[in-house]
Amino acid sequence: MNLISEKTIERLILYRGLLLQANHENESGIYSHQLARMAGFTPAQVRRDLMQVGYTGSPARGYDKAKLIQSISALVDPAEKREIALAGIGSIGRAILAYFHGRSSLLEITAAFDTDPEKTGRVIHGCRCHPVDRLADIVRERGIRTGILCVPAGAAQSVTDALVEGGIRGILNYAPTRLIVPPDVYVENRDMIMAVEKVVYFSGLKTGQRKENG
Amino acid sequence: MNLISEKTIERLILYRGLLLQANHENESGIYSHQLARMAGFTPAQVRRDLMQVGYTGSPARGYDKAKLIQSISALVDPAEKREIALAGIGSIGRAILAYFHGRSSLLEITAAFDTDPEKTGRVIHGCRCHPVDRLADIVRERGIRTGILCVPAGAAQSVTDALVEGGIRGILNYAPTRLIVPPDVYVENRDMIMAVEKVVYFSGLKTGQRKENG
DNA sequence: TTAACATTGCGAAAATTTTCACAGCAAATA
DNA sequence: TATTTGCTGTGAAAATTTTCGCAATGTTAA
Ligand SMILES: NC(=O)c1ccc[n+]([C@@H]2O[C@H](COP(=O)([O-])OP(=O)(O)OC[C@H]3O[C@@H](n4cnc5c(N)ncnc54)[C@H](O)[C@@H]3O)[C@@H](O)[C@H]2O)c1
Ligand SMILES: NC(=O)c1ccc[n+]([C@@H]2O[C@H](COP(=O)([O-])OP(=O)(O)OC[C@H]3O[C@@H](n4cnc5c(N)ncnc54)[C@H](O)[C@@H]3O)[C@@H](O)[C@H]2O)c1
Repeated sequence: MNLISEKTIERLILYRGLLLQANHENESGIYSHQLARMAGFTPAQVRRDLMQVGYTGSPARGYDKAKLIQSISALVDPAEKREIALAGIGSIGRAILAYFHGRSSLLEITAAFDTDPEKTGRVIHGCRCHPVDRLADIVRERGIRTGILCVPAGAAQSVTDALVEGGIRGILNYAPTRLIVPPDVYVENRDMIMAVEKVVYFSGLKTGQRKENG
Repeated sequence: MNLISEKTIERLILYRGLLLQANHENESGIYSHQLARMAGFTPAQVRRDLMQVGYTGSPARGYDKAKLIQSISALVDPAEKREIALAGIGSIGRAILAYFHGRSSLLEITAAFDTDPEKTGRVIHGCRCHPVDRLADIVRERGIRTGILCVPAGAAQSVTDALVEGGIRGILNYAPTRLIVPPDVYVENRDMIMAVEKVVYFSGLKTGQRKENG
């Protein structure tokens, strides 16, 4: 099996989300053109993406929603429960803890880190908070592979170094900083300012642009 | 001048951010390979992107940082100050208000909206809060073109309809919902769950993937 | 003055991503 | 039973994006 592109993975995750939302409808099957309309892509794009997951639909009934969800999950979900670490329990850090809490049984934020002694030693939205000096050790001990970074820009690189030291494999970065990591650590940047600037730019164009994922 | 692609705009905005951060260094010029290293792209990619902004560097001195920042800004920034509306003053809504407050003189969140009477009628992080029924009117009156959506999933479409009714041109959407909008309204989706799922997927691969923007 | 050098701008090639177009198929219909 | 219908899966074409390769160019050094 050759590698599936980042864009395809993004779209597959989106399809799964849409299917989960649409799962209450009475129909058990769904056609590529229906999924395409929901997602904002072309039917051909949807079929091409679904080829990659190996689940095959029927020309008569389309794709079975439940089975498709299952097939996408088999591809994108980890085999077992994954713990996630969060660094920086400030305003977004806390919002993310609140939002994530109890949402998924497969993915759970189980350790949060901060320098502020007001925050460490407590449990916030179900998540135990630790001083940041213990980050590398805790990440290593628990085999945590994924981190969410919500510290101020000035602390982003040093906290990243600690995450990497602990053996992290992927970071979702909300700080407006380009992190330096070894080539086998995956980083997804989510700078809000840049996102707003982009939307403002497209808000100013006369001709409408395509919508996109994220 | 033919249209600049979404990806190029994203990268240009990133370059500007990196240049602003690096502006304190003593050198006034910068080479494509330096910018490329900072951004995580190839030098050829950087030069190709910079072609689009029209500012031309010198083989000897590279690009003048200040002039490059200015050229990119001329392309991506609005001509005058832009007001931004924010809907949903919950945990992320508030975090965004706090984070944005006083950060930019060109872009400012000047109106926030919520259903909760506890929140409306107040000023939060410098931003006046209004009941959501007044959203369309206020957006129209003030000519607001850009909106940030932080309401619960169930309210996302109806609040979007109000934004569109008010004449919005672009939406930064934090709700896990695919919004239905007219084709000339730009939507950038920022679903956090999907982002985490993606990072978790890449955290599980043996072979490292490319880092990417956002 | 001249040669060596590192870089830009950009045409063209390469790689990747998306779309087209249609064979093949199961169900519905006549 | 034969025919029509509308879908999937996919090879191939088209479009888009990235990278390559190099002439042109200003700078430095001899
Ligand atoms: N608030 C937003 O909407 C928003 C959006 C996008 C990105 N961001 C970015 O996210 C980051 C945090 O933003 P915020 O608004 O939550 O800020 P904040 O000041 O509310 O929170 C930052 C937190 O990080 C902690 N911290 C500081 N240094 C640390 C370190 N070395 N190790 C661990 N923790 C440390 C602080 O104690 C604090 O709790 C910033 O980089 C910001 O640019 C914020
Ligand atoms: N918290 C996060 O980190 C996070 C991250 C990504 C996305 N989101 C999404 O952002 C949205 C908000 O998340 P949150 O954690 O801030 O939730 P929250 O419950 O803290 O805030 C939601 C706010 O929206 C208001 N609201 C409800 N209906 C409204 C309406 N019709 N018009 C205007 N305002 C209305 C509520 O009064 C509340 O103030 C959700 O869709 C969530 O999925 C949250």
